[in-house]
Formats: sequence, structure tokens, C-alpha cells
Amino acid sequence: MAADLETIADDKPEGTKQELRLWLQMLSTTKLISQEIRRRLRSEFGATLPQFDLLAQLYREPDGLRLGELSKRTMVTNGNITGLVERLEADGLVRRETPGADRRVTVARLTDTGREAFARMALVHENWLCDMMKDIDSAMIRTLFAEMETLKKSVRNHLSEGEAGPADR
Amino acid sequence: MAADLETIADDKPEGTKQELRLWLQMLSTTKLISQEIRRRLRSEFGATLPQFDLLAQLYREPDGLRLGELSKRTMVTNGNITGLVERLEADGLVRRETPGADRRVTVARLTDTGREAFARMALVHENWLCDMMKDIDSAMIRTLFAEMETLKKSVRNHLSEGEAGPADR
DNA sequence: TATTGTTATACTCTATAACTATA
DNA sequence: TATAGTTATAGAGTATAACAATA
Repeated sequence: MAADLETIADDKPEGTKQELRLWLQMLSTTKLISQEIRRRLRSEFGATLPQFDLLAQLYREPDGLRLGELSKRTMVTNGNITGLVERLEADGLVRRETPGADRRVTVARLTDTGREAFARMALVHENWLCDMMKDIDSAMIRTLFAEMETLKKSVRNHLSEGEAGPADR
Repeated sequence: MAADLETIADDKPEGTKQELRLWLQMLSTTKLISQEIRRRLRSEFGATLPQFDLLAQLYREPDGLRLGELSKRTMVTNGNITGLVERLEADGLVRRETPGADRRVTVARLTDTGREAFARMALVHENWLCDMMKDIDSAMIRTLFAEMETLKKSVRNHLSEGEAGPADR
């Protein structure tokens, strides 16, 4: 069949599996962008990328998030979330509270200062990205986004059964 | 025109620019994969991702690479390459030499042990990725690869003029 | 006993800058 | 004076494990 010929012809780019090639490409592209973003976040706002990520999560949740939930969403272990939040609290951007009856629970939320600061950061941040992606047309950005989503799902499905993320017990 | 209507209709997903959405998607997907890869690299080979990356570069160059060149390719600053190479040298995977007349130049290359060790790592590593990307068909992987390449070029073109990567002077 | 979060530890990575030795 | 690497330093991220308080 014609389909088979096609498959055979394209299957081996040059000895390296295409999955690996794609991953290396993703990794270096992401590294290139995130190095630049990190550099600018620090020099202009004195913030790090994990901090920005954490603030972004809280920005979307006016009522705040429990630390365990924050840990899942940022993919940072519970133990390390404590340190991250502490640094942000010291800067006055985040506040910790024990909202309900269950005194084990802690919720982190943005302070007014934090909300305002993040809004400024996000705006500039967005412009950096638009600038870096200037040469990419709108349709391709949407395609890429959808494909990334599919890829992420596939990865989630095939992580070593029974675990999700780094250990913390 | 019909094209205009389409553009207008799709242009604003919901207040957040699509470039930013794409970037966040890329970042979390990459983080998901690389956390898993890092975990396995460490538990099965006692190696880190930057180390793997460095070894991969040397694997492709049987004659070795000058440290400056290695620094560019791995996007690790010159100062930090020294430490990375030192650790790998201590493990017996890499060797440093001064090949020519110019005694300032140092070249890093894989030892026989290093070459053999990396070959094993790379094989398993490749399988991890194929497994994680199981649900993605071949055509989409190729598409994604090409799009990543385009994206990387765009980013390179629009980094703050006159600089490439972190400072080191 | 299980859950939530904290503390402790050890190591690697990252960024910057000053320094040495060659050229 | 410019180049190739090294050293030094400071800080943050990362992974693990043991721990305390609460349920």
C-alpha cells in the first residue's frame, strides 16, 4: 500500500527517534525563552520564574489557595512551597491565613500590594512574549497551543503508574 | 472579506494574549516532562539534566569541544561550565586536554567509560520519551518539531539587541 | 492513623564579577 | 589589549526525609 511506503520512507530521520528530537528542540527553545524571561524578571522586578508562576496562580484565585493545591498547580513540592511563600510574604506580596475550623489548613492569597504588583509584571511580561513571537502568525500560535495541550495529556497518561510528581512523604 | 471576519472572531480568546497562553502551556508541559526525566536520570544514573545535555553535546563530537563552544551550545555560562565539567571529570566520564599550541584552550571530550555510559543513558532516555508521547501520532511530532524550530528562530531574532544569553564578563 | 504543613539537609544550578594565564 | 578559562560568591531551586500539629 502507498501508506506503508510513506511510513517506511519517513520513519527514521537519521537513527535518532523523532520523539527525542522533538524533546530536545522543546527543551532548548524553552530554555532560551525562560533564561531571557528570568533575566528580565530579576532585573526589572527582583522576582524569579517560580515566584512569578506562584503569583499567577494566586492572581486567578481572589479567595486564595491552600498550600497543597498551590503545590500541585506549580509542580513544586509541599516542602518547597513553604520557602517560596515565605519569601513572597517577606516582600509583602502574599499573606497566609487559616480560614476555617480545620486548623491544619493554610491558605495563601495576594495582598493588595501583591495584586497590583503582579498586574504590572504580567502586562510587561506579556509584551516580552509578543515581541519574541513576532515572527509567528496567529494561526500557528493557536495550533501550537492545541498540540502542546495534547502532548501534555499524553505525558500525564504515561507517567510511571501510580505517582504524580516528585515525592513528598 | 471572509478572512477578516475570521480573524476578528478568533482574535481575543478571553483577555489574555495567545502568546502568553502558549508560553505558559509550553512551560508547564516542559516542566512536567523534565521533572520526570530528571527524577529518572538521577535515580537510575545519578545524573542531572544539565549533565545529560553536556554529555550529549560531547557524544556528537568525537574530537571533543572547547569549553567556550560547549558553553554556547548548552547555554550555560563559561564560569559554570567549569564546575559542570569538573563534576563529570570526577566521575570519570569526561577528560580535559590542551590540544594545540595555544595553551589557553581547553577541550573537553568523553572518556571511553563516558561514551559507553552515555550510550546506555541515551537509549533508555529515548524510550522514556517514546513512552510519554505514545498518544501523539508521527505526523504531529514532525509538525511540532518544525514549529518549535520556527519559534526558536523568532525568539533569537527578537532578544534584546546586541546580547546573547546571560552575562559573563 | 491519615492529613496538612513545616523543618532540616544536601546538593546542583544560576548569575555576576573579579581574576589568571596566555596571546 | 583581548581572549580562554578559572575562581569566588551569593542566592534560589530541587529532592528527600523526618517532624509537629491537628483531625
